[in-house]
Amino acid sequence: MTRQPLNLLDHLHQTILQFLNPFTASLSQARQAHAQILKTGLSSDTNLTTKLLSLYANNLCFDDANFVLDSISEPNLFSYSTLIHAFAKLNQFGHALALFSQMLSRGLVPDSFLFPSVVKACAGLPTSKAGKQVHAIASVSGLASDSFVQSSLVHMYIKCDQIRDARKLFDRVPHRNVIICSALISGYSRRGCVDEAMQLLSEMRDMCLEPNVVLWNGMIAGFNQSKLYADTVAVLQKMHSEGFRPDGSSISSALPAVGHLEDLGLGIQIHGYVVKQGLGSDKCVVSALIDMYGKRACSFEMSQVFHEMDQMDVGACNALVTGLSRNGLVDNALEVFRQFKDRGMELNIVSWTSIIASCSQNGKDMEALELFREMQVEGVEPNSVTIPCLLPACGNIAALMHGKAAHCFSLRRGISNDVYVGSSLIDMYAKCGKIRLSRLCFDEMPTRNLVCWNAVMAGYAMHGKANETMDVFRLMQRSGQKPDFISFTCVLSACSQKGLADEGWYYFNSMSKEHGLEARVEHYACMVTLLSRSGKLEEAYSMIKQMPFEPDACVWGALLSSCRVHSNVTLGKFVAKKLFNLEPKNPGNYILLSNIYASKGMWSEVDRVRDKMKSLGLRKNPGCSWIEVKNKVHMLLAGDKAHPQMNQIIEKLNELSSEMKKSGYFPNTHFVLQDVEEQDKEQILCGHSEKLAVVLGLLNTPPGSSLRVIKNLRICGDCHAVIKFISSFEGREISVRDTNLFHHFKDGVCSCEDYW
DNA sequence: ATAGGGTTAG
Repeated sequence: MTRQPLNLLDHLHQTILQFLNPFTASLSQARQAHAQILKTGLSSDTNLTTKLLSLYANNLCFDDANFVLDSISEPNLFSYSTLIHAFAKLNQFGHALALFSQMLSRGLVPDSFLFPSVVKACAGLPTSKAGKQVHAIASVSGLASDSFVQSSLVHMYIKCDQIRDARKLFDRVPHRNVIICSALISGYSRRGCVDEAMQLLSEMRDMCLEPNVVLWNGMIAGFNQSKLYADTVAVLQKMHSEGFRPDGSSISSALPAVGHLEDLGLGIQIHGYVVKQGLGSDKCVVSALIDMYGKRACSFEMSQVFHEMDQMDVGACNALVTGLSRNGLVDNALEVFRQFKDRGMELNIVSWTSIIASCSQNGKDMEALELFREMQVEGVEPNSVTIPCLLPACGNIAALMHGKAAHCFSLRRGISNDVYVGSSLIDMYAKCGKIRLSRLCFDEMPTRNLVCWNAVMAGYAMHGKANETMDVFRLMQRSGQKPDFISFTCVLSACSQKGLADEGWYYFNSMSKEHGLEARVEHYACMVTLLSRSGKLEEAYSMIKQMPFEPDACVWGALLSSCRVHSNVTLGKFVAKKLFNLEPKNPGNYILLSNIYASKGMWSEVDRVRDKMKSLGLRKNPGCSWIEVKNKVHMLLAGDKAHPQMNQIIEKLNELSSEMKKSGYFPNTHFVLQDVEEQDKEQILCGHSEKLAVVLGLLNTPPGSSLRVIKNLRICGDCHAVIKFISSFEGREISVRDTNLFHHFKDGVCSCEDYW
């Protein structure tokens, strides 16, 4: 390389320095400067190379940074520190730690300034393993007594869920300052340890340490995160009463809690404070206000805050979408989402996840799947929140392929161990009829919480697998996980489906005796089902009379269903009357009653019920089934004429029905409401959506492959018989999920053993 | 050059 004349080199040096100004330099300028440095042989100028390193690091150009580092003949502590500080600040923990270990292997000794950044990188990892090692290195270097190092270590232990290690370290620190106390208090708050947090706060007084705003805010945010809403608000008020002025941070972490409490007055008061303190231009505060009003069902105030914003903000838009959806206005949520998108607003992962959640929570499952696709087309990557928002939509309409795709995505992205992702996978597979895959997901989870246990039990219950449900229940207890009222709902409903009266009573009684849980209305509903299904209608009724609270529609509904199964007109009439009072607008109850009459041939009573429905403006909810064929979900309505393959379906159905008649089957026309000619009744039965869906599946899948159908109402007895026949005649495994149970048909037999 | 805090999605 030729040496340049000195004056020119000086000039170049100046130019390069300008290019490397950390405040103004762009990435392309950094690259130009890098090229110049290489050309002019200035690589040994540590001033230049360090600036270059820092620029590359701040632009997340790891390869370039490493290249520069390698080109330095003898990188020193300063070169490494520059990079490690930058990466730690930008949450690039892996890179920061890789550089740290490289640095150590070169024999360089870290100083007390470097440790906090390294520890911060360790805090971003899921376990404290690396953090403990760094702690040990700091100790042997004699730097563990530095207050910066200590507080970063406390923070690391807390982030890695090792609060006892954090406390152990804290107790050994002789001179505590506000920062280290604040780190520990925030840790306690985040874990819901209210007493410990409060205790430490008062101990600070003894140490003559005054809490500051950051400390208060850490507590507020922590309690809010622990869902201790009352405590969250209490801290905000305590802070205020002790003369500290809550800032935007305090307000935005307290408002979510205010929304959860039923104290709209406090919310309005805080809104007033925001206006008075001029916090109204703080984006987080505005989003939090919208969220609070949304949670408290104040659609008007919510929109008002939104429209009074002086600058558009994605966070506020997202809060508005969720707020609308919370108040039953999904269509409006979809509309505003579209508007934001069309106006070129930069939608983020929260925006997409919010709208997907709105859809899957409000019966717009197909829309949720479509939005998930659209989101990926737009280049937005799903995360560990998006997946649990999407999966219920897959489960609702048994879109197994979509669910599996989401599962694969989770495995690839390493988020499948997340308890939310895991429990939503368990639920999705169960609802798609894949109970073994559901169990597999459960078995493979490294950590489980109550929701996971409940999800797998609910799955087994839904599949009528009472023994498995009880097995898991026992396993849960042995693992030390305490059951909650949902766990008992799962076990009891499993027992009720199989008519296991002894087991049902055992679990029902053990709730209060052994677990200190009072039976809720849903547990009584399970017991009513259990008793009444097996024909003990009177016993079920007396159970209702003995309930310690007013029976609700679920309880009476359970009894009415059994009256239908056992064709009990007298009790059915009585129960239906109760239900008409409790939920006058639910057509299902009228249908059940008229079915009871119809099963006894009491056609004039059937007409009376139907006339009453008509006069109330009620219509039978249309039967609707879903089936996934070749990755596409088809929706079929009862008597559907719109489906393009309908002629083929009818043809196939007729073919099947003549085959059935040959083998001695007669359509069970009791399941038809109307008093019509037998011939017509048969036609009406033919139109039931579950049959249409099964036949659509037969026509479009290879022989022998299995079919999965989801129905929005209970499966009718005739369809049950027909699908049993189809399963053996066509040699298919068919599963049909109705509102409360899975029916697995195989070789002419159903898993429910005709008890449902 | 180094340490503690915020909104909107489950």
